[in-house]
Amino acid sequence: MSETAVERVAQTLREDILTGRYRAGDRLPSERELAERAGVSRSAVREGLRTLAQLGLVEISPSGARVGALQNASLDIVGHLLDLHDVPDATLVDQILEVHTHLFSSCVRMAVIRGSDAELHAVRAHLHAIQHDELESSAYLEHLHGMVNGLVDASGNFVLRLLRQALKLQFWDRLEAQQDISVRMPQEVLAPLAHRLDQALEARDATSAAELVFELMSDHRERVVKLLNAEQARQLAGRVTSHLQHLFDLPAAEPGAPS
Amino acid sequence: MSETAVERVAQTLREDILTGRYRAGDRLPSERELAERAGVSRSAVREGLRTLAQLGLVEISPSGARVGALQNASLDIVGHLLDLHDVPDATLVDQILEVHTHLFSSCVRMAVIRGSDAELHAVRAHLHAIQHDELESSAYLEHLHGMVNGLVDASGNFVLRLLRQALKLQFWDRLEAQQDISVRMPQEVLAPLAHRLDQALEARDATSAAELVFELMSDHRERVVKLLNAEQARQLAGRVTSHLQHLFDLPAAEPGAPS
DNA sequence: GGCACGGGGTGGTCTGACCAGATTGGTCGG
DNA sequence: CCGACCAATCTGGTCAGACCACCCCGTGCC
Repeated sequence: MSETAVERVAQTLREDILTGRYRAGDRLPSERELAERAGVSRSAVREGLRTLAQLGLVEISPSGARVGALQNASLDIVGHLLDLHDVPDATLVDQILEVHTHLFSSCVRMAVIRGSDAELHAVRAHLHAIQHDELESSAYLEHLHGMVNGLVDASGNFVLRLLRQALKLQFWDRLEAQQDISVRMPQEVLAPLAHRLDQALEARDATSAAELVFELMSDHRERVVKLLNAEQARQLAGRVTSHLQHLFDLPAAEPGAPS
Repeated sequence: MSETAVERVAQTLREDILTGRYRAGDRLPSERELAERAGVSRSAVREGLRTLAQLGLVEISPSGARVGALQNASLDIVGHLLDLHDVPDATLVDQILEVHTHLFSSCVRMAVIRGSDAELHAVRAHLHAIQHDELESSAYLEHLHGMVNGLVDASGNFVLRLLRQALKLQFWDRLEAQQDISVRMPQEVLAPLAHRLDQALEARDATSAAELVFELMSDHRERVVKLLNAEQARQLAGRVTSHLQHLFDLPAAEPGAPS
């Protein structure tokens, strides 16, 4: 309603593709037909299709638009996948967090090895702040994200920064918007790890720091996934299968050019 | 020339933004003015802007389009950054490969821990094939990519697959199109590492496998960057500064809302 | 049966128009 | 002199309708 017409078109098609209603390789209806169906002009449809094409969800060719394989789409579809259902798909979240864990464990390694003293000091300041239990949730998150941003800064890797930002925008901000999913770790778990991490940062012990972050994020991941699974099970009355099953079992058969 | 009008518009604006001609926060000219300048219709400009907005390069608001911060853009801009100059920016390539190295080292760990015997066997088959020196370059690359794809399959992580695909499409395919950049490792370096990796995969020794892949990819990374630096230095008559310097030294100062 | 030829359908582009909301600049009242 | 208000103007959002080049497919001719 409130959205713009092209957003409506894009969202409808996007959901149809992401949920598997259109399957990879299918030919989309023509722009004229889509326009008529949605009750909008062809320009609106075209702009919507453009965004989907940029996401890698459709491929527009002079003979018509075809649905692309989800596995070849942009990383940016992750956010839209999470939006498909009221409660984010637990399996997908688990996989996001897994990548996140490994990636930022490596990030810490780079930061410790290459970061300047000032950068590491800024990270440690955020780390100290996090351990204050009285913090409001918003301040807690602010310091948490500040610390990660600081680590990415210290790593000096622009690609890593893009990845961090993509994951933050698509994942964290979405998850934090749902208050029923508490992502805050209990202090008795956080404190000892944080303390050791602080020491590792001070001593510039890259391996220890990376392992500690890995541990920390793995624990966090377990908590989030457990909570999501419970939530999902409640909503679906026990059905725990992933909504997005079609993503995970892929034939992956993709020969080169047909003879 | 041969391109479509909206692609021309998008490319022009994209390059202007990526090279820093437009800086973050700047307001773009109005659609009507852009259309007049480029000699195309407003519809073409609008579609071009849509793609840039989807890339996170511009933010379109009812009052006008503003340039976004590059660090908040989609990961998909990496490919366009590489396209900016004849020879890809060595610093950027180095950072891409660094992320790549860490990511797929972790990927191997997941694959070894969770992959099925069949999946690991497929990976090893590609690994064996790579070691045949007589292979043509295309077959070599096919097996190399087949192996990585197999690892991603074995890891069972969809997000990882998206990342792999994004990096492959944006980075590898581009680099391999430039024959002057030999990305093939000498057999005397590859063979011993590959042999040990094969053993680690067979024994399902995750840590060893991850370390070996890390080593392998680090070596590869060094070679590529060294080659690119040389190439860049030749073309620029000794000037080795990165074209994309504006990406790497960021103030990163981004407070919340202005008072 | 094979091949050339249309015709209908597709995306790509343009024109010109209207709307609602934001911006802006000037005017008027304090 | 300053602030509030208001109207002209500009912006993006949308639409209808038209034309083009191209591709695909079916028909009919050879």
